[in-house]
Amino acid sequence: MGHGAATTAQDAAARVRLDADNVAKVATTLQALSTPSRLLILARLREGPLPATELAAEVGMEQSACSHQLRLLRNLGLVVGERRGRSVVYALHDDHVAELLDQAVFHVEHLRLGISDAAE
Amino acid sequence: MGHGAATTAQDAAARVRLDADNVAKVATTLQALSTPSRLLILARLREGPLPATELAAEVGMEQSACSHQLRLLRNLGLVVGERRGRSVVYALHDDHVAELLDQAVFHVEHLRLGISDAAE
DNA sequence: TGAACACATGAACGAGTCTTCATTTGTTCC
DNA sequence: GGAACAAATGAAGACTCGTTCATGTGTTCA
Repeated sequence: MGHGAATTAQDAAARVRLDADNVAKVATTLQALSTPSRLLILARLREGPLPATELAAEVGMEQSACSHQLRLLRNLGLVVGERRGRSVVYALHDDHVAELLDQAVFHVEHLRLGISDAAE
Repeated sequence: MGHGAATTAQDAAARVRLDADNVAKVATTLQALSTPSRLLILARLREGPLPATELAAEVGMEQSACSHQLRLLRNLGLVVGERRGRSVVYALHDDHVAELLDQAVFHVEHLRLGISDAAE
């Protein structure tokens, strides 16, 4: 909190522009937030940077599985990893990532959600 | 635009709460936004209600495929469908859906995205 | 009732996803 | 150099997902 970008975001976000170009990028990025494992990883990183092993332990994942997801998030530019000794400390790349997370969680929590999601 | 809920959202969203209960719900809902087809559907509905057939035509989908996705979105409580004569008019369920869409598109657009998403 | 339109549904196929197991690369310290 | 720790990687398997094709349900109008 405490940065003027939020107000700008509110205004600009009022106009949804989904060209054929954007839609793929938006979909791909949102897919990174559509898994419990990655969601937990990002939520944990939102509270501060963390070495990969600690991160995996805190979200209850195996080291390998966590590393695979971290690579995906890294390739999408959502997180960054920096070597510190023999550890690699991961962190959210942007403030946009943090805000995107916040907004997503907030709005989803306040949605009147249908109960059946396995109705396929 | 022009509804006071936005400010409240900004404040509350600052605190990310991802319990084991929430995380599945958030992930499932965000997954509904992680596909070009559904993203186009929702973006179209954001501009106003539309009969299913017109909707399918505007987003360039087959009727069947669109109907399948609409059922998914309906089951998640993101859209609602109301019979009007022989048509079923679809619309976004909530204002939260519209705002979630806006915020997602805005933040993703402003992310410094990595270029490689097929780096697996 | 029957034809035509609007939408929903089921089955099935190809493609993508996430995890696990085993291995490899990189770093520190003796 | 060699042992131990930290992280990345590749392959494989089970699973999920989104589309298409064919058919079924519901509504309007003659």
